[in-house]
Amino acid sequence: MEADDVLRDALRLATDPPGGVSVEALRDLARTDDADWDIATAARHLDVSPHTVRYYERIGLLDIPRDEAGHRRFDAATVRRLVFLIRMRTSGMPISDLRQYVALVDAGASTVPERLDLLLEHRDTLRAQLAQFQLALAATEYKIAAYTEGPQP
Amino acid sequence: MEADDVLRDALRLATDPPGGVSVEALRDLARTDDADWDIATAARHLDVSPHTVRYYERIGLLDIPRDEAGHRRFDAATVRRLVFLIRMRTSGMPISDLRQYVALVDAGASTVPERLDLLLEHRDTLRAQLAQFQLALAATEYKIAAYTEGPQP
DNA sequence: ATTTGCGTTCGAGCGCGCTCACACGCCTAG
DNA sequence: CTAGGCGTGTGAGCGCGCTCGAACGCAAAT
Repeated sequence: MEADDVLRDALRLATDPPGGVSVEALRDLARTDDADWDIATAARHLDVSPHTVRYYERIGLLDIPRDEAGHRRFDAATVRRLVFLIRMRTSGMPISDLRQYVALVDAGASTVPERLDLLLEHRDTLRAQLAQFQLALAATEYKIAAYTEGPQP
Repeated sequence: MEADDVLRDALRLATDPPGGVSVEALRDLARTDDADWDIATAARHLDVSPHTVRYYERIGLLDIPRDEAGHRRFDAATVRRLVFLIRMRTSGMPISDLRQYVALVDAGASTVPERLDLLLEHRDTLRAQLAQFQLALAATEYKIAAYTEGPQP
């Protein structure tokens, strides 16, 4: 196998995601599942700990409705907001930025331009990071290929 | 614009990286630039702080050759190893894993299978994270589109 | 009636990955 | 000769993002 082929191969593997991002998954962001979950269920579905959810509420990232007993209930809107927050966190947005964004949302419609700025900036960050990850994946694939194909150069 | 179109658009934008990962960039991993840098130069080129470089050496991630004065000199091989380390770190591999990998390398050729395992595992992690990032980017693009296109639904 | 289990708040603790401060050494320019 | 600038090692400090512990409340099951 030629060195160039190995490189191109690694690159291809790096660029094509294996699972693939489906439009369905995207639509999950827009669609409202009707949910009415307790914190354990919500946390399980969103793959975080209940601790984390409470923490997010504590630091003001979202308000979560309560039942008569004072227990948190997760309706569709709350779940959507939480998904957004977790997705942003997972993709490396610092909590300080999230607080800022949330504050803008709370401040009303007049802050839309500022929110847009934040989102555009984050988009650029994400793109850059995505490129970094693709490089890292390519490098990993390359090393794997080197280990499997030709132990001796 | 139809909602589906917005979704597909966001998805496309999310999946196509803007900068693009070039084969050239990849080749940087394989090619040996002949370098003989001091720590400041190396750190500048690799976009980390000298502190970080010293820290990586301190915790045993790599050995860096010294000149007569005891100052670190960064030759091509050292730079390549450092690039690898930084790339792995940037892509979220914990330092503990890097230490493990490095230990295996130091332990000689017999550890190749174990290294391969580590790499394969990291590849899977990277792919999963890549998918997460693409979702996050798609979500961000979607919100941006929502803010720019139709302020009122 | 009490145990089990899940929920609550609040403050404190922790692990990671740097990042810095300090005291010192070597080389070069003025 | 001395001052500036860059290097060195080492221990301590820090910011982030959880994560945990303790003390407590409520409700269903035994």
